[in-house]
Amino acid sequence: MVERPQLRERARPPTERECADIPWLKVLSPEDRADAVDHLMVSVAVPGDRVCRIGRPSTFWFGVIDGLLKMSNDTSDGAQITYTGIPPGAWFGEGTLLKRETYRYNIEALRRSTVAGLTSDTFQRLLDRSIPFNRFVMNQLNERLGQFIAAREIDRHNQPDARVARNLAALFHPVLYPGVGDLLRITQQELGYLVGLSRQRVNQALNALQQAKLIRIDYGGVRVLDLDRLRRYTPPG
DNA sequence: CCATTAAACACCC
DNA sequence: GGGTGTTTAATGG
Repeated sequence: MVERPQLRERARPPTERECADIPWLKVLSPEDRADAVDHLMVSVAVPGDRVCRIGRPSTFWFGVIDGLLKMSNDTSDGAQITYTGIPPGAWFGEGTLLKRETYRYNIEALRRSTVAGLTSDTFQRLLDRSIPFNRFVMNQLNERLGQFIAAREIDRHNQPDARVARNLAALFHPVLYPGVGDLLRITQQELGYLVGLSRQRVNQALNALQQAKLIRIDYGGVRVLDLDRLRRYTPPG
């Protein structure tokens, strides 16, 4: 799955438990589901590992079983543009697979992560056979479009607290990231990386959001209390 | 000025 | 050991 063999663990079939957390498996017929599981592989990526790289042919549809990835792009001057974090439950890369193109962004592990991959052939086969699968993919694309439109709005307001709030809310998206639930495992360091702020400033923002009773700061993570208001947060004043 | 951040430190899980 | 809270000095709009 991960194209570069820097893995701690070789790719292996998914466990029952892991399959239970893959949302689109539930919509498939028993036959299609069996076919899919047969062509699912799971591996572990350590921090810095690239799950996919720009320019590589698309060979898998990827899903995050556990951990945290980030989607980024390299600019001409060597800097990185981070687009979004990818938390547990996310499935991505379907756009590239649909167009049968090469990947247009890098996906890198921020922490030790368990990543699943469905072979491109099987992905295409499911598209041909299964209407529920098509519906799932279509819904996924639609929800993600909403995410990116929201991301543009985030960049407009450069109020740090609001940016942290909106970015957090995006990561708690229940459809795109069903594995997150109401407790997102993310360090303040990682969040700073994704939002583009320092660790202290993220901590300051989190405390403001906690004071507003929108989240609760947990050790090594954030618990959402009111997702709707978190999404709409504006700083007092 | 004021906000932000890097660096350094002391806790604590 | 790593994540977190905090202080201090440097930086930049």
